Amino acid sequence: MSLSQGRPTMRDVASTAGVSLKTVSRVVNGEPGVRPAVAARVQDAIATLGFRRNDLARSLRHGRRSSTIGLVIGDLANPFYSAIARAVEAVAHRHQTMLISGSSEEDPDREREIVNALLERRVDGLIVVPAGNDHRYLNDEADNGTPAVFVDRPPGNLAADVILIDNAGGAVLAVDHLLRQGHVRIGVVGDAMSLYTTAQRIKGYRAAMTAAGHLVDEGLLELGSHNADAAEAATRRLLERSAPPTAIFSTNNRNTVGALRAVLAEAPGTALVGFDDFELADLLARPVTVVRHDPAEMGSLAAELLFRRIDGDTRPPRRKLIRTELVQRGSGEVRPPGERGPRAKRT
Amino acid sequence: MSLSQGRPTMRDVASTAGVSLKTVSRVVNGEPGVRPAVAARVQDAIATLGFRRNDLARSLRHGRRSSTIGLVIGDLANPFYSAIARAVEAVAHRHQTMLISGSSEEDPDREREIVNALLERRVDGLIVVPAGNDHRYLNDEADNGTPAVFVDRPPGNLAADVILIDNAGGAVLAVDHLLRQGHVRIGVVGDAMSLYTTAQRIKGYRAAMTAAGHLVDEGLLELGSHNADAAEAATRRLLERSAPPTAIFSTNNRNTVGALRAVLAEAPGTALVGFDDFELADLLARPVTVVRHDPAEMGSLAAELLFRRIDGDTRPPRRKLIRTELVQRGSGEVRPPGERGPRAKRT
DNA sequence: TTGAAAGCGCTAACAT
DNA sequence: ATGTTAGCGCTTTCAA
Repeated sequence: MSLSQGRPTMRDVASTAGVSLKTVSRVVNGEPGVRPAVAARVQDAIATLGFRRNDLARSLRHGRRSSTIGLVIGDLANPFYSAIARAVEAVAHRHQTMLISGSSEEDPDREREIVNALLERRVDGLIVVPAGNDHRYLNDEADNGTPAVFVDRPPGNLAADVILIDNAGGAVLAVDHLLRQGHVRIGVVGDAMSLYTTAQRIKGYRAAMTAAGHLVDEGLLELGSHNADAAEAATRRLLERSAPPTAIFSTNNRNTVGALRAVLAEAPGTALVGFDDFELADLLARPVTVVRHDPAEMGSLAAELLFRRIDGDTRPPRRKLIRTELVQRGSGEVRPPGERGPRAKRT
Repeated sequence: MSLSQGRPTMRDVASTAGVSLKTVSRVVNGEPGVRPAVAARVQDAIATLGFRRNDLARSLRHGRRSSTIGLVIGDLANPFYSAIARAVEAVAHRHQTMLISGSSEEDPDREREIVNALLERRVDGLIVVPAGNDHRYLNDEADNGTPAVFVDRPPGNLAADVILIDNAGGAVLAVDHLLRQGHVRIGVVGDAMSLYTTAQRIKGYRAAMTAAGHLVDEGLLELGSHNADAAEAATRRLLERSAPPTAIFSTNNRNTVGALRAVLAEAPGTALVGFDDFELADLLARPVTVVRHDPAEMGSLAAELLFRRIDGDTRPPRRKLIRTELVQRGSGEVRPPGERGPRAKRT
């Protein structure tokens, strides 16, 4: 009874147990029609050989379904993304599916490279936080049965499911709050306008200012900061103006951290409201008022939607909005210099 | 020329281009020996059909190497773990390998379930932050060519590579620092002793106390807190004692956050040093002195070691230690009440 | 209840 | 330079 080298296969188990290949397959997959005595012999052989079914071969033969899904995000170590990843993974686990993930580092080429690798590995579906803005290449895939759901930013040139934050609405929440404290010169610190989320949040800022009857001073917009250090420098530039802003709206968590450092160092009286909540925001030297939303909810919704597509749902693409709320912690509840008494009424 | 249904295969490309299967394979894999004209025809067919090589079939035939590795960690959303995951992913990417990850939620059964799924998917190797304490079942796997590297905690009953933090040494750093400020009643807030890292850090605490000539007051050890809320309650219990500690050593990041909340609320004069650094620790109301180490370094080292094993390195298992350092931010540089002047000298 | 044969999509080994 | 054949480890189909 010569067994093959290396890792044992069903054939090895079969010859060890003295049964046919198919009987082993039946036992391994819990199919009925095997006498208990025979099944026991097979189980013994499996145990002694240390056999483990090869899932690659299984899904090759069995066709559709590798029981894996792919996730493409910016950076697995960023809390915003890792919250999404964790939520996706939890849903996948419930569907007996494993998660393969890759960090695009916000690079469109890298994104496509990862998507390709995932598709070659025949994932059952994709969840993508897009870095690029052209996803036509995924059209064929949808036809071939590999659905994709987009998160945080919409796909380019492709009709697909997408989960978005209510970016403009959240920004209005923040700016309205500052306006109600009596602020008018409200500076903005944020990432590049080329990012969908930045653009939407700036849109909300403009809408709120305009609705309150204020002209937007373009000099108060300091955009393009990808990290906290750049945001800190940008905020300092704002605070060094001859007529500095009395309040600052930072458009994401990195920018909020940078803005906070600059404000604490340069002009502690400046009000600050940030988009995105983050851990320990309440324990900071200046507890930070933020526009909160739930990244985990985005991940869960995206994954649930994806599995519905995998299970054959062919209804038109859906767009879901994650709602936002204002969390007051102190940094946003600061009046402009010279104002006293109760909150100013808007006219 | 009837093409098969669904996703196009090499066979489909071959018949579309009017060449043989093998020629397509040559073009797809960039093998030499195909005339440019023919290659171009094949490329055209690939483009029009939207063909994508099936990596499952490829690695099935080609034997060894699925170009995936598996990662089992406690919780993908915990910054400590996500830093590891990111570092592992970066190294994997350099080796043209994708990362499949699963969260064990610190549950040994779940850990084993995930490891099984990964092994059935024929990952080339495993990186495990173990929740369980018996890994004999991985012995067969090592024989079958699937190496495993353990991170943060050693494997149970298995000789394998492992990357550990210098837990005891880091704890000594923290406690010595507090002793030098003149503290003697140093309380400890931490997770369960059943966790390897907690046990090692407590060992360091005891060693430092003993070396300084102090008896350890067992009543000052409040262990078993898995999260910040439990740690906060535990710290309050310490601070409510008739002779409360004048300093606290918290044995991980969750416990540090809880301890900080309790200290700020109950006894702001209490010194605090925590194990594990965390983001914004310097911007807190009370900037926290910590024992810092580099989780990303653990991930990188583990991944590099794993790929060496995958590439056939059969030297004896290695154990690597990640070094720690003390970062002074203020919370640990507080004298006990009643002491004045320069730092007390130890005798 | 059990088994033999065919084949999933690809690559290795050998023709031509 | 190109094609044919066999077979990776499994499941499906059909037969005994």
